Amino acid sequence: MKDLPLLDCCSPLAREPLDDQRSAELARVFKALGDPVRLRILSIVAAHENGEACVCDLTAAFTLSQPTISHHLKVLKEVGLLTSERRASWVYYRLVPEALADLSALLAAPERVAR
Amino acid sequence: MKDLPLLDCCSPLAREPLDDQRSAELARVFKALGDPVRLRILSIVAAHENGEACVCDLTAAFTLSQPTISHHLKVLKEVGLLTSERRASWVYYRLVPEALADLSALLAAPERVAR
DNA sequence: TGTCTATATTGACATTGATCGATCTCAGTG
DNA sequence: CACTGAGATCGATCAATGTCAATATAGACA
Repeated sequence: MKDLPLLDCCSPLAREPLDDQRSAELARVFKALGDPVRLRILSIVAAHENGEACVCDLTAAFTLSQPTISHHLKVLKEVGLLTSERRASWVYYRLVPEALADLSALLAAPERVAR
Repeated sequence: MKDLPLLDCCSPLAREPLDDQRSAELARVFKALGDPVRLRILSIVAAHENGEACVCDLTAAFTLSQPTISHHLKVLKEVGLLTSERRASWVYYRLVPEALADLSALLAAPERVAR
């Protein structure tokens, strides 16, 4: 076993001082998550058969215009939360599990042992 | 032939369809996280001694004005990521671990078993 | 080639949001 | 009481963002 540094138990948020550059990168991703339509898009893609959904599936799930959905998909793709692949006439989107896992780990276990 | 609950293994994002109301609530929190200054504030609070920091600690860590820091703290508090307590002349902020844990769980384990 | 369908891009508009200086409130101290 | 310092609120400004209609692009098919 190791020498058990007490602070290493804590949230990554507490461990990494979050310098300017890293906080800017992370903020871009969280900002992409900070829209109800985009959250629902992620949810629909995640829940969809084979883990992927085409744009037509998504436009059908909202009352928003097709360009608006396309815009949101672009935002999610630009920050690395979604990937897309064109097959014939349709473009299929799917989650990037590592991206979500990274965010999850960052926010995980913020309870501290040393009081 | 639809007996095996393959989808139950997957991300909460995929399990819950994320209705309008829930996605709006979550979006508010993620939007609060979607700013580099606020992320650094959370990080500083988390890493600070006793898990709390006063506003003076935070203003000292940025080149931003005191009203701006106060504004960001208000945003983080309104979405439930921070709590505050006044002691004498100073106001101390600390994380709300459950709030972060909830978000972490939502984003966790999006890898699916069935391919 | 031309047409149809699916998706992306553009441009405009209204709204939101980050920031600051000025001001206000609150707590402690003469 | 007045004075001081910590922090919150207000009002204004400017940039960023969500949305749509119009248009462009790309593939399928006749």
